[in-house]
Amino acid sequence: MRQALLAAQAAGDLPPFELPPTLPIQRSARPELGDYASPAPLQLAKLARRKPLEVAEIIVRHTPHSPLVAAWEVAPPGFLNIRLDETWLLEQINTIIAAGDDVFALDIGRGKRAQVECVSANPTGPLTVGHTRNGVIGSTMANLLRALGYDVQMEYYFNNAGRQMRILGQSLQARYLQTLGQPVPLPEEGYQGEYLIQVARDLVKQYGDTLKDEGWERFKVEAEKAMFAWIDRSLARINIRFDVYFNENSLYEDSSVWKTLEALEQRGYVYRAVLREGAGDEERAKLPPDAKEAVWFRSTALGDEEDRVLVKSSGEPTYVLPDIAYHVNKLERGFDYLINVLGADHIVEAQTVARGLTALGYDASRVHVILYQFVTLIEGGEQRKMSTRRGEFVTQDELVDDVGADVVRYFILARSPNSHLEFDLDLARKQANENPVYYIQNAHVRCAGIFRQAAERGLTDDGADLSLLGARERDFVRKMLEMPEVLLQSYEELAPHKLAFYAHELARLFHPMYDEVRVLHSDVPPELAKARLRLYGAARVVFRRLLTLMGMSAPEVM
RNA sequence: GUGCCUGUAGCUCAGUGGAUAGAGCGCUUGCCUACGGAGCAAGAUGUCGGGGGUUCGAAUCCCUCCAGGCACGCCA
Repeated sequence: MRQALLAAQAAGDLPPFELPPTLPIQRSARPELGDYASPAPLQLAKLARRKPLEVAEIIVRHTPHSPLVAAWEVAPPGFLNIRLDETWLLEQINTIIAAGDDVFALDIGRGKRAQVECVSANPTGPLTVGHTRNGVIGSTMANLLRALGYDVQMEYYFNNAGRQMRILGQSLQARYLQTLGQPVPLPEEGYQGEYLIQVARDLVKQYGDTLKDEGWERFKVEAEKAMFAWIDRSLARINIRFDVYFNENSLYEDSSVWKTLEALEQRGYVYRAVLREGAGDEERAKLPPDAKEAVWFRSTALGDEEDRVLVKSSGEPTYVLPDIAYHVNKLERGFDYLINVLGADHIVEAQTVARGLTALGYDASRVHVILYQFVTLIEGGEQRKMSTRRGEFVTQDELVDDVGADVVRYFILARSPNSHLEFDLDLARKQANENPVYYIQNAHVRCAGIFRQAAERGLTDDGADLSLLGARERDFVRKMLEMPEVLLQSYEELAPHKLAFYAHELARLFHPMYDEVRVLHSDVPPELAKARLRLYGAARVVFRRLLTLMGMSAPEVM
């Protein structure tokens, strides 16, 4: 279209004017008018000082011929409608089947290295539904990046050095002694969940009472081991696997935390003060008289509202400093494209890290943050607030036990990360049999069923004449061909939910077709059956690809 | 108070500058000689939170107000 406009200007049919950087073209909202549509003439009318319809006609006149396009048509008030060439369209069925499991792979990444960091829950307990949302979003993006030609690594970042881990160790110690019959109370703010009792019992089984004089540190190690084993198993159940577990502590061991601080200081982003620069009287008044100096990050120089503390007056770093050091580490490892999946409450953290990277001269735009809103659990019509420490939560395992891994993944994926996820447990349990998940998976099952039956009857799609396929089948092919566009959009907008919606839309075209377009029916002539069989072969490939990208199973039978 | 997210059908949510705003669930009415019916066909349901503006064109962009969630620590 750009060529056509330039040609028209060269020929004097349109006055010279600068073309906008992109010309809009999208899937037609009205399929009967064409496959793709562009409102470009409406936009260009003013620049060209011609009526939109005239612009449209001029564009059509100067458009070069393409084998993909059968016709360019002009529609009032100034739309350009584009119709795909039918022969090309039908040929895509063969292209899809030939591509198989790699169908619609694009090489956007060109082998560049990408990393997805997600879940990253500290090993203080079982995963909750909030972590599940994090992991499902992250792992789906990882799958998507692989399909787009990136070399992808999944990373889990954790901290096993903090106060919470100490309390966990002490809690396990108490549970262990309790299991041995000693009336030891849980520490204050200890972890009350049942799961520690089970870990304690396992310890007694393994070690007897030989650990009774050990300190809490020993129990921390045991607790961490047990928690990670649990976390791994839970994640594997919903198709999430990590390549790297990165311990925050290693950033202290190789002193990169302090190197990061030095680098920031060298670049003039650090100062020492009791109070941040620009603090108001209120903050000043709250300050204790014996307050000591802290180390501050001058993030306001990079647009922040206020400076942030890097090192407390106690000499201990805040979470901000190691977090910046961690991201420096990631970038230094040579990743070109990073995704970081975070709950919405971490927004300030994400911004501060980005500013830290900018301050250090790194390209912060390589770090893509997906912030997701909270998961609310509804049970018995009431919200359930979650607290890991009190042991009041619905774990991922409970949820998966209830409704199945595929349902959990789909429920989460079928919502924009920006949207609060209201997970009605009762409904999810009740609806387990009447769920969009099964609707989509059943499309794949039905394809598989046709091929099973065809094999029994000795029917193959050898020599299929695709031109025999009717309008309904062709519409389905058009829909399948939207998939690359969906993949690209999901990637560019960090919007994995688009996959879920597309999968459902495709299934919604599939089932009516399946009902009407039979393969193995007595009044379907053999030639037609072959063509249809091949079409269903392509459908099977596409559904399998979609389900796999979403981390769901593609069953052969229900 | 300030910042971010959200407000679309009875409920849960898509759609973020284009033509007549869409799905699922629920509701109504049909369809079983079934390549696994977890299906198909038909139907009802909307002040796109309110108001103003920009534009040839606004659910979508801007302003403002209202409502809900989250964040505003020398906690992680």
